Amino acid sequence: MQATAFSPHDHTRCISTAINHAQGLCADRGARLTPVRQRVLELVWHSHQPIGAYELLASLAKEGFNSAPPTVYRALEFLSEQGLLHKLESINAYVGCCNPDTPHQGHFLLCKVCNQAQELDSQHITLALKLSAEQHGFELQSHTIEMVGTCQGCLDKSKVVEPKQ
Amino acid sequence: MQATAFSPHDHTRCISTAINHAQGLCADRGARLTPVRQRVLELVWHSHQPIGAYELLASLAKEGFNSAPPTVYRALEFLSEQGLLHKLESINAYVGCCNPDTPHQGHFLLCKVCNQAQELDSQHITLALKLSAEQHGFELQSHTIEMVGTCQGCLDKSKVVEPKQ
DNA sequence: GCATGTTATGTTATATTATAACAATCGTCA
DNA sequence: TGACGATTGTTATAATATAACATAACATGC
Repeated sequence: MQATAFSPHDHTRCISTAINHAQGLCADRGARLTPVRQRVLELVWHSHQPIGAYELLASLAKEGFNSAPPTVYRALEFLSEQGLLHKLESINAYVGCCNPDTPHQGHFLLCKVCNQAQELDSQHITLALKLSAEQHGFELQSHTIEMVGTCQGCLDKSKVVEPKQ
Repeated sequence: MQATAFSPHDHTRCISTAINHAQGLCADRGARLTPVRQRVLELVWHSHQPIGAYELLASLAKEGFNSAPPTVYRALEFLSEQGLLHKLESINAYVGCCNPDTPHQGHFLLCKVCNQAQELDSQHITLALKLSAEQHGFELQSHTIEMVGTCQGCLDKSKVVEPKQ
């Protein structure tokens, strides 16, 4: 998995790739990526900052979509089932999945400075979780792994500024 | 850290140990473990099942404590600051901390059958998180690690029952 | 085509979780 | 004792999420 969220990149490509990917994947699966579902996915991909359900709802409302909570929660549920996005439990917000082909739950880095999230798929973490579960005879079914801190870009910026103070 | 939640044990000892521990620790720190704070901690320790804020509130109300939401959220905030409990973000519920002496965020096993939580402090997981963060130049400050599945006790029970079917 | 079942959406209401804001009280210690 | 900070009381509301039922769109066999 590429780590792009915290580095400069052409984000329009992130969006178009994600949407194309989603369209192909839903077509293959016979899942219906309806207008509201696709629009929610686009809005989630608007940036690498996880977005809340009610913020999505406000955007949908501005664009003339139906704007009662179930609309957005249903879309989020569908997209989540299709592996097209993830929920970040510690902040109740949603972020696009970079790698929706295979079902998985990611590991996330959340920068509290720029509020962006980067999904990882660390084999080290996966293995460590597996080992811990096994040690306790625990049958692991799902997990939530969210790491909060400061990303390299924001660290670099703060280092540049400090000497001036 | 002992793993007791998923094994038969004398839970009254868990409670009394936790409360004694909390009292000593708060005394040492000059923090005030007031009646409502201690009662909330006792209620959280009532079992190894994480408990929600409003469930705590209902119990407090029955016992004649003030029962507006800020009461319980303030107590939870205090207890959390003192490291006496943890919040499980994926289920919005709170569970007592077995090891409140040193500030930490635990790693949790949540059994979806018996709804109990066991805190771990796995060095494997800690190291894997650290490595992943470092690889991305990310300065890690906090984390949420929650593993959901079925505990050994519940697995054993289901195995005993299956042959009868 | 069209009846029929299934999936998706609309709509209203409400549940659940959490915090803001300000007043009153309690503890402590100079 | 009085003044300050910490704690609690109180009211209101914010933020997040779901229940329940009605309607509409779609797919499929006939």
